Amino acid sequence: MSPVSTLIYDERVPPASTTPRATYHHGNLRAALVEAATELARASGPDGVVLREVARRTGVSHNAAYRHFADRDELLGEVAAVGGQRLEEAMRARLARVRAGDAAEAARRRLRAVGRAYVEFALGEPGLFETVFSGAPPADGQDPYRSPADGPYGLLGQVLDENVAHGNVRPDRRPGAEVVCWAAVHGFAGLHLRGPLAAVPAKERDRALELMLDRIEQGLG
Amino acid sequence: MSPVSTLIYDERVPPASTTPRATYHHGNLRAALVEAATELARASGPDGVVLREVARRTGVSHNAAYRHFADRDELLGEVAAVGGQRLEEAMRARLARVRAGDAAEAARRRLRAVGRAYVEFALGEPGLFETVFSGAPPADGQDPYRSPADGPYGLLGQVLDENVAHGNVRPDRRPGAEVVCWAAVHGFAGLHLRGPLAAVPAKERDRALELMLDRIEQGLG
DNA sequence: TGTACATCAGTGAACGCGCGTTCACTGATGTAC
DNA sequence: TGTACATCAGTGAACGCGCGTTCACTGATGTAC
Repeated sequence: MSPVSTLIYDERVPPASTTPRATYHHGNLRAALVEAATELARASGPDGVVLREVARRTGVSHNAAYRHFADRDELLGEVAAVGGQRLEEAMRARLARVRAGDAAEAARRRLRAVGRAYVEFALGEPGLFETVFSGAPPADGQDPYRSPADGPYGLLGQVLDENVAHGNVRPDRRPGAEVVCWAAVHGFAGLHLRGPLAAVPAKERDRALELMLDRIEQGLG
Repeated sequence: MSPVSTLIYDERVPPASTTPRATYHHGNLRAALVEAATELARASGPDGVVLREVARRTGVSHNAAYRHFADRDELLGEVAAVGGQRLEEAMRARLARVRAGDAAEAARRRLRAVGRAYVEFALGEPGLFETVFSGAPPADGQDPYRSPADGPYGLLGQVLDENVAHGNVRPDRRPGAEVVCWAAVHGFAGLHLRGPLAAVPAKERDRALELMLDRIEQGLG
């Protein structure tokens, strides 16, 4: 899996807005716009992705974007796709850190790692996380529900399968298990992000997460 | 528990915007504004609560609202409070429909009823549901996390306690159980409301919900 | 009982804001002959 | 190798929009004397 940065930080893109472009043509405006928009989303969520500001930061007139995107929604969809990729990377990164060893135990830990990564990403990148789920239709088949093989959803499914294989998840409880896990971490993140649990101290929140992961394990096993 | 309608549809409030007010003074403008704002939230979510539109619908000049609310946020907070009340009502209504009988079985059913009511409310009143969780600070101690005795959160806690008492929930799994249940239904709702599972057919969605409630029960018991 | 007056609840005009999108344009690029 | 020309990628000005909020005001109400 190539890191998003390969896509975004294209070498043809000058260090946006620091120096004016030398040439009339930008070189890779589309990618530069998506990058600027992503930064805005990180800072202020989907509503922060303002076309004119994106153009300003990219050092380009405010309607140049219309050469590359039909409208603001299409750009936002692109940002959502980037967000989804980063979420997946975060999950894979955490998975990679799970020590091997007893296979069943490792599978168990991997399921927890996926859940923690999800919550961690949501709390660490709230703007991007919100943008991913802001209802903008996915730009290019990035719909996690429709891409079973990879993407966050597919990754979760794989880890669940592992856990069935190693006896951690009962086969009869496997159907629908994605939704169970996903809903739990998604709701946990939402409640602590903007919801009524936003004021809960981090330590207490982390403890609550571990308890929740315990219950999920027990509910599936 | 008095229904919200008592608060909102005050008899002193004329049938807003159909006929012009007879008197210069409105009579109960505050309540009328909250009502109009609630309708806008129902229709279009928190962003739909536009001060000038609220005033228009109430048949009053667009800045009359400033006699009753410091700013738009305060009005929005009021709407969120109404939403929280309606959510609680929805839960209580579903609880009331659970047949008595075997006490342990009834408690089990009551826990499921609470969860179903939550999801049902979220999917049935998406705009209001979103407004409740839109991050506007609760208007008057309506913060569900801070009101353990009643409110949706308190209600859930009571039902969980019942289930401990009847042996459906293991006492050592009681701590943090509110968050587990809440996160699950909250996330389930979010994923199916605006999230990537929005396109899932209702029938399949309902089946997934039942499966999730099964897993929660098994995780706690 | 009447009246002056403070207080409250509305009004109407205006300010300043920044947005998304469209239009007719111009500069740069690459390619066919 | 040079040149005409189509095509593409940007520009700058303008449109239309509606918002939240503030200002100085006026009409209505209730109360003290």
